Amino acid sequence: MSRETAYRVIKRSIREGIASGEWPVGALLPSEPALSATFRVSRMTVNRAMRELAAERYIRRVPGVGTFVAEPVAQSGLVEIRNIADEIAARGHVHRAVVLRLAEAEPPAPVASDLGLAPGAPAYHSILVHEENGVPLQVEDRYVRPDQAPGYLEQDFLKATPNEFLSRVAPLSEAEHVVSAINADPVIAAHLRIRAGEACLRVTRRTFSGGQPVSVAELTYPGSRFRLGGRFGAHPMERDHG
Amino acid sequence: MSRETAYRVIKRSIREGIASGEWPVGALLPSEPALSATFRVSRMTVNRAMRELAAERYIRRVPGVGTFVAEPVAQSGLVEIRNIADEIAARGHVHRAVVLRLAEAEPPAPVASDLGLAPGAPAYHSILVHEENGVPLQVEDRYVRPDQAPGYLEQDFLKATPNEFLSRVAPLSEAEHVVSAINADPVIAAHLRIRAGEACLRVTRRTFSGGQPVSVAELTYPGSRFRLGGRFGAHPMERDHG
DNA sequence: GGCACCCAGCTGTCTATACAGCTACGGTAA
DNA sequence: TTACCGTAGCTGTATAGACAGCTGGGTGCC
Repeated sequence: MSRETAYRVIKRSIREGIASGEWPVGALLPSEPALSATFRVSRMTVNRAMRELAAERYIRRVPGVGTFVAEPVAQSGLVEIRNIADEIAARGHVHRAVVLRLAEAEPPAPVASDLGLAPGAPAYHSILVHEENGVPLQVEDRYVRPDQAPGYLEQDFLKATPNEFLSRVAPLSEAEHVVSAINADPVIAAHLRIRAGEACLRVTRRTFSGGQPVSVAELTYPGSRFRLGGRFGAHPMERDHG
Repeated sequence: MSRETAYRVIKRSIREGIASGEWPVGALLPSEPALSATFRVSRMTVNRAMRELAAERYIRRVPGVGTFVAEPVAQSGLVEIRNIADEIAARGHVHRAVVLRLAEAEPPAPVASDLGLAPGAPAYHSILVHEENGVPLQVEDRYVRPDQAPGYLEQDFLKATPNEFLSRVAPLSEAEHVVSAINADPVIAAHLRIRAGEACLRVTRRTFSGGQPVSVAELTYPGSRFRLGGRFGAHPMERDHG
């Protein structure tokens, strides 16, 4: 029997008070000194509880003013997208990449726009197929800003994935993802060795380094062999400890 | 000029030590008392820094043993999954739900297992189609633990979505998502008014309240009309305070 | 050698206190 | 009436000290 710790009791109590409607959205919650007296604990303990609730977006704190019930965003959730090599390595399998294309090319207009390039300006273009134990798992179609990653065309992507190279020369500061489902066209189907029309998961990833766009990648996975998973607490500060 | 606070200095220092390779993955970091002496601050201050770094997954802490550099997840990214009503409202469109089924039913074995129910135990089952401006956008097939949401069968889901009801009676503490791509079977196709075989995005969401499973939902979107998007910076724990 | 036990060291939590920066409010002076 | 300013109350941060639970290694006994 592990006794429930004081700061957790306070957190739960506040969450319940919000859920029950005792404190509606926007309501002013009791101050730290007040809660400290109510729960007979030190203010530091109350502070930890409230700080974590704020990080979890249950409440909003304003220095010099007070603590308020936040707009609920509870029902949103997250999915983690890992890079393909890690994904495969995590399963203890062998990763291999086949380079289908590696050249300078003029990106399609929307991609040029996403990269912040003028229409008609050249970019680096690569297409790879990533295999897990010899089975194709991802087609990676990527455009890269030349100024952000000189030497991209000289890389040996059998040794280090484009991801790894890019994260070395232009460390990732931010990433943007769009996930959609598409029916495989004949080309994708051939690369993934599936039937044309089979459902595929497509992740469009745009990465930034220091606020500058670096690359736009279209990652296509066979729906029959791949799923994106993620487990995320609403309580990022409580999720591990073991 | 706001001076940088001590715990932030420690956090940054540890992160830099990891990034520079001074402490490779798996390395044992200095203990709290050691860091406390190094930085000339109290152990509580070190503890806060380390606790937050652990929440941000830079390090892994093992009570009674020590603190270790965690596996890097730098190239991973996140996609946010919002609830359907918010999603549609955010676009300024009209949301409407059609209830296809609402009854007690015995869940399939994997679902029963996910819900922590004994095989053969009954659960509440609902199937809804969510429409955006009259166009079907999501089929929601959900099983709910009866003990966590009494009254589920009496709800009017035209007024409040199952999501909203559940978040009221069993506030969400954690969610687990798996995203995959499937070809629409004839039933799904009919509900979404698309052709059978068309690629669909499927999100399987399991929600928890206070560590207890509450519901398992299978959300199916037409690939041609829906994409999941998200933009996330690298340092989730430092994003608020304002 | 093998086993039980003890202890040093680590993280997790809590306390009582302190000071800084900020905001809102109210009183005072022009 | 208006402009100003002081103050009370709030959050944010930091400290030194304390105790608990846990783990791993070493010691000593059988």
